[in-house]
Amino acid sequence: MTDIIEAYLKKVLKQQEQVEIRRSEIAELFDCVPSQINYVINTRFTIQKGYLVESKRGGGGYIRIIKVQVLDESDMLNTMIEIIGNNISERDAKSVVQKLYDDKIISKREAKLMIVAMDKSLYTGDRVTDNRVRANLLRSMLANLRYEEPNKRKAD
Amino acid sequence: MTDIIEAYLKKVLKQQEQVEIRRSEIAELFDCVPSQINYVINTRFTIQKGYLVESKRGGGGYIRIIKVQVLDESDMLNTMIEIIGNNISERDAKSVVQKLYDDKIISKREAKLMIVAMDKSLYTGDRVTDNRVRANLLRSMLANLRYEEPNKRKAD
DNA sequence: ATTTGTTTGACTATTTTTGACTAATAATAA
DNA sequence: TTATTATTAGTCAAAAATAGTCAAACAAAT
Repeated sequence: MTDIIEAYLKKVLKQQEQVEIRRSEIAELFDCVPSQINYVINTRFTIQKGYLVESKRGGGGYIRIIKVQVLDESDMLNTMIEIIGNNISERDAKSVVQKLYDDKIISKREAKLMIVAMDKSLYTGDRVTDNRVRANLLRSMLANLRYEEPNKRKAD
Repeated sequence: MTDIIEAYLKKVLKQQEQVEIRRSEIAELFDCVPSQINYVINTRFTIQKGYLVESKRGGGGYIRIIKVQVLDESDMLNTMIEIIGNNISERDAKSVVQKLYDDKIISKREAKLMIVAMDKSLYTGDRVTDNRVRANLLRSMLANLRYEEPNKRKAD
């Protein structure tokens, strides 16, 4: 169900840079409880994946999903480094890497290298420590890409 | 039983490069316990045999088996993985990466990514822990370079 | 007899679904 | 204007729906 709603919203977002919905309407359309929509948004339209969400309650309320657009590569990397901050979960970290790949800032091989390095099983086992170390690693890797000479190996 | 399930999955994989199953369904189909499926996968669809396995739990969960191509440099990478073992210093780790670059197994960008990830300053500060985590990271990254996924068409 | 491989099931981990309760805003009444 | 009510959306935790782990029991091979 989550996947279906996600696909529906992404399809709309392919043609428009933002989409505005009424939560109860979408819930009715897909025959699910309204809070399911929140779940979809919280797990699939995060800032790490490149989306911003605004909403308003009360009469005429809405939920608006906006595709964030960044100007260039260096801008994108800086933005991502900020988003990462001092801690990041495995899931969010993988979303960040996936986003960089989708936007052709890194190659598939680079993406895979980075994604395996985000895996929880490699760290200490203490969640707080791990999230901090993971953020350190990811920020360093992204910062490194920023100062790189023009990409010779074309992103596939 | 293991052989039968293995044969079934391999037959499907002969026609498709990947197969996605629901664990409980396959268990029911062959009238065995669900964890039998894990046994089959763990013993017959390992990365050494050229298979990659992904899965998701929860509603709409699945197990996906993907046939991958093992690359020529696989043997060398395996040797290096063994040498790394459970602990490695920053200096030795960087030498390993440098060797991969010299041998043209990784690109310059990949090398730089990996080298920054080996840096002591990113870890916990406890030398023993750090050497272990670093070894985990490096081994995982090398393991990932051993194979290549087939090009899969993206459904839109 | 010993070792190696397989089957089973209890327990754990993860992700999604659901619904009761809460919060915010708009519309309306006083 | 202010208070009240209606109309949204948000939060959170429990329940449900998956898959994973591990070790004991069992079977097969040496």
